[in-house]
Amino acid sequence: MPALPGFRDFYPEDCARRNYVVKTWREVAQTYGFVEYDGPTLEGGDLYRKKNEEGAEILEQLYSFRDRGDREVALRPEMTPTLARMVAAREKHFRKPMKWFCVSNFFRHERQQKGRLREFLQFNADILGESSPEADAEIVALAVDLMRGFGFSREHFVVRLSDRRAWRDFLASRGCDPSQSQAVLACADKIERESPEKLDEKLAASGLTVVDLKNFIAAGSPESFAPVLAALEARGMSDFIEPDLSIVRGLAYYTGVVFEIFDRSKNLRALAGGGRYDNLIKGLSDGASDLPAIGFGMGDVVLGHLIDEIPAADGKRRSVAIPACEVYVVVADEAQRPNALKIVQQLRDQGWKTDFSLKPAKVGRQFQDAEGLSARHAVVVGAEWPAVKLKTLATRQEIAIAHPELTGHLEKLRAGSPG
RNA sequence: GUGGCCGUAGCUCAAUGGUAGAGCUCCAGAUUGUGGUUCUGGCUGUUGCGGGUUCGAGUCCCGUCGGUCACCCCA
Repeated sequence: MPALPGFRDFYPEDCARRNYVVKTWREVAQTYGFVEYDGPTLEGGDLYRKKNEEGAEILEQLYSFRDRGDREVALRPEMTPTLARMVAAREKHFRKPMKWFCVSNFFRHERQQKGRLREFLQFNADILGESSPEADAEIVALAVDLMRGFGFSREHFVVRLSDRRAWRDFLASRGCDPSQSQAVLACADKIERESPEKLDEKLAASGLTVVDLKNFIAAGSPESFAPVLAALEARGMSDFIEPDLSIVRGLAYYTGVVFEIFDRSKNLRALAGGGRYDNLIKGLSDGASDLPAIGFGMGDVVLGHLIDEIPAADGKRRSVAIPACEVYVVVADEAQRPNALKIVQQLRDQGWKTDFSLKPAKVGRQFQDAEGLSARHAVVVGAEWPAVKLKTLATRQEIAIAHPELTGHLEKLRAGSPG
């Protein structure tokens, strides 16, 4: 009986991978001064209805049901509504700008495919209460440094940076009705994938053509996000950034800078995406709170695929793997098992990852177990008690010492060995 | 919701229409205190399920379920 479609079992190896990703997200976000928050997995269904009444798609992909109190509830498909709710409730308690991040699981009921599951982990970071380009740059820089934190470099990924204001100004200059702007942006988003004829059809009401859009994208029109680029350049991140107006993102609520991160080989879908949404908090909180905001999300699924693909990233993940066992205590003489247990407990008290055989076993077998656990050291407790043997498995070097000296010797070995 | 591909042991996969196999993993051993190698033995199957064709179906046909990839969509 397998897990439900789009849901994952996390065997120890999978858990280790997940923990590595989460740990990296946290550590990098904290170097930027972001603080962690979280909300409930289950929310009231109206929280998501409020935001996107016309878009029926989100409601179809919502895991929603009635709970035992006949309350309409839903598993969170994203973090922003929860964030808006939390911020609106206590906005006055926090000094601005607020730099918040979270690592949470999300649920979307859709057909699974590569890089898309029904439950996934996502890192979200937002800066609230600051509308300057510096804030935009800070968010983009965090995204870049997250990727670098996983061992990716400029040949592996690129941040494609755009700005909704550039589009808004362009549309206004062409006398395009604001009601058409969403449709035009949707076409811009599809400009690589759909036929020009079809796109021209969709663009008819706006008075624009595919050629118009392509010319605008080609021109670049970087004025509106030039300050962001300057701030990123000052951080030495220019190599990671590619201005690209064809990035518009599907969401209607973005108001300024928008960006997505792609792998250079373009084998995968976007690794991260986000943008500025200065009106959303106000809308979601019914006016209770009005804060400019910019944020982005990075999911664990596509990221995991890219780590698998890129040796530098995969190697980094391996290099920080946490061993399951550092010291394996061999019970060479069952009569000494109580003393062996004493040693085991002593080692554990001092923080050594320590394991041993739970049942009588031949010494050879116990060493095999130690190998299987990738233990660094073995301690042989046998007839020579109160002396024990300390063996370093990789070098096969073994010394006999009195057991009270054991932990001291181990500390010396730990200090002397890398990693 | 639409379409392509794939369903055989725990995993990766074989098997001209003719007795369902291999490798890996796992478990247990190889003259009583030292290793991931080696050797020996062992476990696991309604070949996704249901029909049909045939003397005979893992194999061919139909249906169905599941998986996967892509489209749609992407909060």
